[in-house]
Amino acid sequence: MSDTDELLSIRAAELYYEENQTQDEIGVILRLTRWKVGRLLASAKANGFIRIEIVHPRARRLPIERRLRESTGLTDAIVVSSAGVSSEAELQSRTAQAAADFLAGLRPIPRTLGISWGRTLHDVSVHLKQGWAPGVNVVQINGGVSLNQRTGTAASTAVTIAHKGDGAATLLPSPAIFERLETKQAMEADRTVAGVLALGRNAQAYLFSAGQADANSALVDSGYLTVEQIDDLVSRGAVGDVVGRYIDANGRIVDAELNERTVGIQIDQLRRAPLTIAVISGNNKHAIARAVVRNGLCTVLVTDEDTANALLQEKDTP
Amino acid sequence: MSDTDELLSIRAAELYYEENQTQDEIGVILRLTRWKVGRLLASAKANGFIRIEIVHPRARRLPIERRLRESTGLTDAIVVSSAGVSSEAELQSRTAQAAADFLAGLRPIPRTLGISWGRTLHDVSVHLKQGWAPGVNVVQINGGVSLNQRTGTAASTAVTIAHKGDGAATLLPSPAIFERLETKQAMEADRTVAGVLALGRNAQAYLFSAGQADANSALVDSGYLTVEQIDDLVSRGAVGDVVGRYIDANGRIVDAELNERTVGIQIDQLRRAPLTIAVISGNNKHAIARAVVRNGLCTVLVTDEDTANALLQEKDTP
DNA sequence: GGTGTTGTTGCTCATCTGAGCACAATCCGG
DNA sequence: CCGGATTGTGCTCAGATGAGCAACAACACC
Repeated sequence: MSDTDELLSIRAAELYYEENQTQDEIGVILRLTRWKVGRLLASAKANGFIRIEIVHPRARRLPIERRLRESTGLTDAIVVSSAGVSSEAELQSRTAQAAADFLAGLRPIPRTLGISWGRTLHDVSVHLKQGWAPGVNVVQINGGVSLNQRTGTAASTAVTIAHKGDGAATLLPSPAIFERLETKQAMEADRTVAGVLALGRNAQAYLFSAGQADANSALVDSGYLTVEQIDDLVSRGAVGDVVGRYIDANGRIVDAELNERTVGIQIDQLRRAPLTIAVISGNNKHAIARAVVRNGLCTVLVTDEDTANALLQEKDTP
Repeated sequence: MSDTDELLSIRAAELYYEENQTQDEIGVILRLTRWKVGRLLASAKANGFIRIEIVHPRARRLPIERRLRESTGLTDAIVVSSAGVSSEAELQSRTAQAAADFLAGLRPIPRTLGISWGRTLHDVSVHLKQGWAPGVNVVQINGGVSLNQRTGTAASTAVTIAHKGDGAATLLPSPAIFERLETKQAMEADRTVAGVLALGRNAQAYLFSAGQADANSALVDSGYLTVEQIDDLVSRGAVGDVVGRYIDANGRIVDAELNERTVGIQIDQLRRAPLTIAVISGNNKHAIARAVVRNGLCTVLVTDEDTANALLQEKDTP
């Protein structure tokens, strides 16, 4: 397109989008036919000079969702817009809200929902609306936080999600990671615990988040791992954890021994499930999101625009 | 509007603006009539959820221009968009370009154009296109910079503007400010100088910029004033200078004695002229822009979006 | 319960707009 | 200089959209 046409297209766009003139009126002003004006406007759009943004906490980015679905094997992707967000916390809240919306819109309503725990899932539970899934059974799929001050967070997440669905929560009364393998095996042998684990393995849907492998991990906060252990895992390729288990970029368990001492559903069981919803948001979670999506650990991803774009970008550069 | 309608309007907007669906199709998806969808989209716009931006160096903000014209006595206002600018320099370049465009579009073409000098006007001269005003006479209206390294800038601005209009430049061969009043008066008595000044007083149009009163002023750079003198002027209410003369927020000369020693057109003559174009852009020039506009020192203002908004804001809060 | 008021809904109709097409202008190799 | 290819232009026509209106529901007030 010629240089003067480009300028004209900008003038036309100003009149069209900012002054709400019709293409006819613009034609009179710029001494063009209305068809020419239409073409100029189309070219302004095509050249990316017109940027349309939906600024709202509940706004999603459908084109990005579609591209994500197409370029990965995801059956569904929910991408919240980051337009107008001022803090990371706000973005995570938006993502949690979107996850809650998605859950509430699930048809058929899952009878049994397996969930992990963490700040993200707690947020989701808060944003869920009352009566979202009549009679749902919520079951914890990995060992809970209970060593120090955050006692009860994991339980409260499960209970809240269940209550808001007028259903029941089944808690997994176990630490996340045992120090000794024998203790863990003894625990798993317990009838009650075994029952909960079996229930978790047979859930119809799973909802979980993931953590980046760094010193701020919830597993460190809760005292199950030390910062040094995390550093060691990172040096061996770990990018983050899913249901308490650390994986590398290829979705493989980083430390088999540690994995053995971890209570809860196995990564492979997650991989085989027909409906697994991952909620991962935040600028520091791009790597773990990538590992989860690339390796089929979830069938549905709920995330933010920036994380989604990061996922798409690396797809484009093989 | 109800809460659920707000959410629906966002869903509709996503489908309409991001997925290019028709209102009809959206109606099918959201189980609404197409009229309802139209109304939802209208309400999304009305609520400001839809933000349309024209991202282009030459983009202007017509609604802001209109509001400026209405709320001030300006006959015209040119406001360049700051969408997508990364640096102050880029914004000033855009503004200069817009000023050049405005000049080139002036009808009737002014026979005599009085101009001041400075970085801004130099930029304007660079952006002007060849042959913008066949036969224009450009005349300097205030004393030029010539004390140190920047020698020639003022002259080159005038000459460039004249040459690109296939016309002639008349330079004012005088310092901006004299140390002694007597010297200035002697200079003005000179036939040549008096002729140039008279030509300047009778120009059909004026083009000038303005400087904020601070240590970076071009008058300090050029050695006419010291930082201490500026500080003194500021303490007496000066907000900036126009054609070398310092004015306060009410458009009044701050230092009558200094003003007497300044060579060039008087503020009042500018005020009385039928066409005076001020080019003022930059975050630090809001105060001087306000003084110029509020006190009728220009009939046309070329500025950037942020400055324009600053002007409008204070109008709203009486 | 009657009734005026306010806000919503579905609709008609006029207008606006984009796709597709025929024709004109321009470019380019012979 | 000419014929063909390519690009740009104006138009028809059908589909998309917004303004305005009548019907209707919701609600407060008498």
